[in-house]
Amino acid sequence: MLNLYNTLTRQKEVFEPIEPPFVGMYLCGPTVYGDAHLGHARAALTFDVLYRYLKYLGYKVRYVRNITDVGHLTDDGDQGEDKLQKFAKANKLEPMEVAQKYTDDYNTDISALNILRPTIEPRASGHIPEQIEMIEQILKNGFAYISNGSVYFDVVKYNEVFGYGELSGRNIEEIISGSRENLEGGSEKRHPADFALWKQADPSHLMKWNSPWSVGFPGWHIECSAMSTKYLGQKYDIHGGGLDLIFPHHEAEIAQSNACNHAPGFEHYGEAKYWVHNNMITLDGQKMGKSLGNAISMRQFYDGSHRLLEQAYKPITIRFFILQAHYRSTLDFSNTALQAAEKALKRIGEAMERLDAIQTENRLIAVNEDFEKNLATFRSDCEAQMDDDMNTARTIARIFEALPVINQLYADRSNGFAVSPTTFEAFRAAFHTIIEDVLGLKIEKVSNGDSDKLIDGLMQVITQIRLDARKDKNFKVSDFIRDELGKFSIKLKDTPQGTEWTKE
RNA sequence: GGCGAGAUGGCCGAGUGGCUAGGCAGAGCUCUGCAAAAGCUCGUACAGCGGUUCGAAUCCGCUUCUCGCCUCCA
Repeated sequence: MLNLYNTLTRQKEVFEPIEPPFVGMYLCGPTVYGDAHLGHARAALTFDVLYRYLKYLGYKVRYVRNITDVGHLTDDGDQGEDKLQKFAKANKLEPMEVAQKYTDDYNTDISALNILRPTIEPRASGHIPEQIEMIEQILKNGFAYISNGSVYFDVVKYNEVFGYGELSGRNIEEIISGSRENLEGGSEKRHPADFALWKQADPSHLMKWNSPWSVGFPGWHIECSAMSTKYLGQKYDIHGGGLDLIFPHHEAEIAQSNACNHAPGFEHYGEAKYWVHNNMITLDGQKMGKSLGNAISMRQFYDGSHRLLEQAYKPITIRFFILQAHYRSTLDFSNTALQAAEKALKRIGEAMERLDAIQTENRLIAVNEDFEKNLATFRSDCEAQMDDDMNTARTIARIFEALPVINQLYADRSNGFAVSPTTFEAFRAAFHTIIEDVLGLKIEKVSNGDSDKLIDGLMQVITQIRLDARKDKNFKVSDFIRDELGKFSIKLKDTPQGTEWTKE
C-alpha cells in the first residue's frame, strides 16, 4: 500500500486513486525563460520516480507536465514586464523563439537524467481559449470581476464560500498584513489578496491575445487550472510541484478550479486528491534558485563549467545523489557529497555486472541462511520503503545491503552455491527492476567493454600477454603494462578468473 | 510580524519510543607477487535545558540557532 504525504492534510495517507487502475498526475513544469537548474531537476525527478513507481504498481498513469511559456510577471502580479518578453526584447527575438529554445533545452537537460517524458506536455500558450473559457465560467459563478479590461479573482468572495488558504495554512487577514506594503497606488484590485486572471496588455507588450475583456494575456495561475481540468478532469489524483509553489500558486489554482468547476454550496473539491511537494536544493544552506542568482544549471553540472564545481558530473550521478535524500528534506549541494555519490553508484554498477555474470547451473546448492534471507526479502523490503512516502534513501540503503552477498557469490569459485536457484533468479530480476525501472538508475557497463571492437580486441591481447608474464613471474613486464595503461585511465584488476579492465 | 520545516558521528544523509539505516572518508585484518577490487571488524552520533516514561535521538515544553513561504521561483 503506497502512502503519500498530502500537503492538504499534512499527513501521510494511503494512496487510493479516484478511478483505479487509472491515475491522473499533474506536475507544474518550468517557466521557460532560463536554463534548467538543479531545482528543476529535483522536482522533475521526484515525480519521475513517483510516475515510475505507480506504473510498477500496475496503475495506468496519465502524467501531465506543463510548460509555462506565457510568462509570469516580474513583480507583484500587478505591474512589470513579462520575463519572456524582457528576454526577447533584449535579444531581438520573437518571444516564442525564446520559449521554444528553453523548452527544448529543458527537455534535453532533464531527459539526460533518465527522466521519462510525461504522457502529455501541454503549453500554456497553446491553451489560451481554455483559459479564457475558465475565466468566463469563474465570472459567471461570481468569483471574479472585471476592472479596466482586466479580470481579477475575488478572493474575499471565494473565502466566504469555500474558505481560502487551506493548502498553505493561511487566512486572508494574514495575507492582507503580509501584502500591506503593496496596497498603495490606485490598484485595479478590490482587495490586495485578489489576483489577476486576465491582464490587459499595454501597447508595448509582445505576447498578447484577444479576449472578451481586452487584448491581453492570462494571469499567473490560470494555465495550470485550465490544463489540468482539460486533461485530467475537475478532480484528479495527484498534483505535484516544489514546496515554494504552495503559496500562492497552488493555493490560487485550487481556488480557481473550485470557483470554476463547482457552484457555490457544493462540496469543496480541492482540485486534486493528493498534493505532493518536494523540498528545495540548497547551496551553503541557502535555497538554490534562478531568481536568487545562485543556481547551477544542469548544463554546468554536465560540463563542470560553474566556478563552484570541482569537476563535471554525469547526469546519472546527479540522479543518484538526489535520490539518496528523501524528497521532502532539503538537500545541500556540495562537491564532496556528489563525489561520494559517484563512488557509491559505481559500486552498484559493478555489483550488477557481477550479478549478471554469476552462473548457477550444475552447482551444488548449500544454502547460507543469511544470504538466502537477504536476497529473498529484497524486493518486498524495497517495496515497503517505496510505499512509505517514496523513501528512495532507504531503498538505496537496502540495495547496498545486498551488495556484499552479490560480491561473495561472485567471488565463490567453488562448485557450491550458497543460495537456492529460485531465490537467486527472483532476486536477480528484482535487483534490475528496482534499480533500473523504479529508481531509473541506468547503469552503464563499466568493465571489459567498449563500443569499439578494435579496442576490445587489443585489450584482450594486452591482458593475455600480461597474464603470461605473471605466470612466468616476470613482474617487471606485468607491472609495466599495468602502469602504462594506467596513464590512459585504464585500470586493471586481477581476479581469480582473469583480468578485468575498466576505462575511467 | 504571521505560517511552516529543521538542528543526527569527519562529511552526506535515513530513522522507529527499547532491537541503535546506508554512503563517502578513516583504522585494522583476510585475500594477493605487488596493486586494485572484494570480504570481515571498528568509530557508538543524535543543538541545549527541563518533563512524561521502566526506558527517548524518537513524545511534550522552553531556549538557542538555521532555513523556507508570505514578491517570480522547482
